Amino acid sequence: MSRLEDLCQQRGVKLTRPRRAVLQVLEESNDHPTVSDIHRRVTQKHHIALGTTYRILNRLTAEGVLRRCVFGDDKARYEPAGSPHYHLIDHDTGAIVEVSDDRLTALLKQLVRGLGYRMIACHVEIIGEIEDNSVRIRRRPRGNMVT
Amino acid sequence: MSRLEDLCQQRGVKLTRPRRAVLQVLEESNDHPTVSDIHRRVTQKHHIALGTTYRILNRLTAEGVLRRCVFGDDKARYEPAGSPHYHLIDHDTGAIVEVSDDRLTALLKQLVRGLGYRMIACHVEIIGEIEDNSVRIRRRPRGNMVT
DNA sequence: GTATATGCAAAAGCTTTGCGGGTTC
DNA sequence: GAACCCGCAAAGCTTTTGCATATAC
Repeated sequence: MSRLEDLCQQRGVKLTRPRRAVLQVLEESNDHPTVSDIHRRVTQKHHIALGTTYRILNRLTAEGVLRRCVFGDDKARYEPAGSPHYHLIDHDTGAIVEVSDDRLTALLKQLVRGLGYRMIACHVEIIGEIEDNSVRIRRRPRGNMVT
Repeated sequence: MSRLEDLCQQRGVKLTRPRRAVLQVLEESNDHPTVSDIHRRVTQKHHIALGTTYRILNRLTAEGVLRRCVFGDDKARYEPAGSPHYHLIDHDTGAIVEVSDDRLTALLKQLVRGLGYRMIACHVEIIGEIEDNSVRIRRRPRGNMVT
């Protein structure tokens, strides 16, 4: 039983075949797949309706098993829920680098506490380009970019 | 001539009537209106097609005159571009608090530099709830919430 | 056995786009 | 005057939903 399946059981989420399949895809993915990415990947081995995929992702996000993120292209993307981490997006390639930093987490918490709030969750998305003194090559046309 | 109109001229963006109207609405708004909010507000004084509103917002965002942000309800929202600042979202009311903090900005820059990148832009969205030892009252049903 | 999830297909947003006519600089 | 922008309406996507059937526990 995988970590995410475990989490589901703890939350009282029934483990059905389509749910297991979605979870497996997300556990095997290192990128941040969109709904149709996930649906496409699941469909390679199992049959699953697109609508069901949406319902599963919504449910599992609500239960805290998954995390939804939206980058510059406005499509929902998913990843397994876990410790706080942040996304650095390469402006030229669209690559997503995951960043963990305790100082940042601490600073964010301190900041909102100063405003009288307690932090429940946060999303940090940094758009950057490679710092390079030599000639810079554009690796991908601007249109497809995740900004 | 307003600040944003100035910016447009600098970028070579023609100042038409619909564009001026959209800019004025955004200059007068303290919240983060969605496209249809903006369209509705503009329409109170001028006629403007919804499609045109989308085109204008896309263009002005691409030119760096406006900034697009997407919160938990997955609708595009807009604000005038300006110095880096962050959004604290009240989990219970959906209220959006703007936060500016130089330490946070500095830390983010330092972080990405450590990874070999230069920061171009960033979006920070913190979801929080009021830190309150007395009984907490839920001020808004969960469904409409901006998370 | 019961509550809950799925499949299917339709519908409901939100956003983009093609085209002819109008406007800005 | 040339380039660019707008209104309109249609089309494209993504996401949600109703209903009958199937499944997990």
